Amino acid sequence: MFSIGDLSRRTGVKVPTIRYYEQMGLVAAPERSEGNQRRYSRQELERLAFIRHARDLGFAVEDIRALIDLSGHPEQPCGHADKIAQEQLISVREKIAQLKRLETELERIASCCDGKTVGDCYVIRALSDHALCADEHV
Amino acid sequence: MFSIGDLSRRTGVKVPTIRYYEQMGLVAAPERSEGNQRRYSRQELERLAFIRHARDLGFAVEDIRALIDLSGHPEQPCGHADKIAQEQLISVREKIAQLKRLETELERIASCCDGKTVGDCYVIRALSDHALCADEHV
DNA sequence: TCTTGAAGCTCTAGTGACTAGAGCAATTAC
DNA sequence: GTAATTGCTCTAGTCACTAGAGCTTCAAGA
Repeated sequence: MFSIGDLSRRTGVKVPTIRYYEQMGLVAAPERSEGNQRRYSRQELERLAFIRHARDLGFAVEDIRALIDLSGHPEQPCGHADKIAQEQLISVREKIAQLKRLETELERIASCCDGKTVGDCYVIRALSDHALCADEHV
Repeated sequence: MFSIGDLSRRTGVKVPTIRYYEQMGLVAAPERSEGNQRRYSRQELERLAFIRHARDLGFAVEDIRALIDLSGHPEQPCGHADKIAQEQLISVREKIAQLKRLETELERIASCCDGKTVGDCYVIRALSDHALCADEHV
């Protein structure tokens, strides 16, 4: 049996976050010691590692909940799990595209500034005047 | 003079968000009509456009507050504004790098799945077993 | 001038995914 | 046995908004 601190060290999930996941119903409430402390089995360790892994990949807690439900029904078709992963991939790609546009704009803003004072600082002027932008970035 | 709705249409900032910015002190409390409705000047329109622009570029509200303070002191050296923009650029680049790692991992996970049921779904297995990952992605 | 419907007002509470802190109790290592 | 560490619950805070209730004001047409 693992204490909550053991679990935290083994999965990299912080102790308060584990308790938070329990509150949210992502992990089940575990057994307790005589002194009311949480005691986890290996199975619970594995589930938390699963959650950690999915969070690292940017899945929302609701997606993870769905994936956990699915993994509890191994006989079902896996189209749903596939769909969740595909959607996550699309959303990650969209975020990358958006951030790249910002990167371009920021490079232009931050590198052109050769003003000595705020009065002729390109950063401030670029933010004040959208017309200075090379293209739309919304 | 502009009503809050006019301001919203012209800047693309939603009405409740404008009121929120006022509460946060990002924009000053404007004049009021006899019936207690907000009435904005062109200057206030421009400040809100500045804020919108900076938010679009991913600047945090605290950064924007600093940039606004700076733009009110045009005689000061602009190193600080430059620094804020540079840091924002670095942070955007870090986010892009992280998301690209996730993209690679998700591509692998979501494309390899040829299982018919959850029991042999690669998505679920990949999330359950970190050892299936090509490399670390934390 | 009256009416109606859109737009405005304040206030509270909710979102997601945690994080921080207070004030205790239990466990563990020496 | 005792001291340090770890654990417990509970409340409240983070960021940047967003939603809703219940009310008032404004602008345009009849």
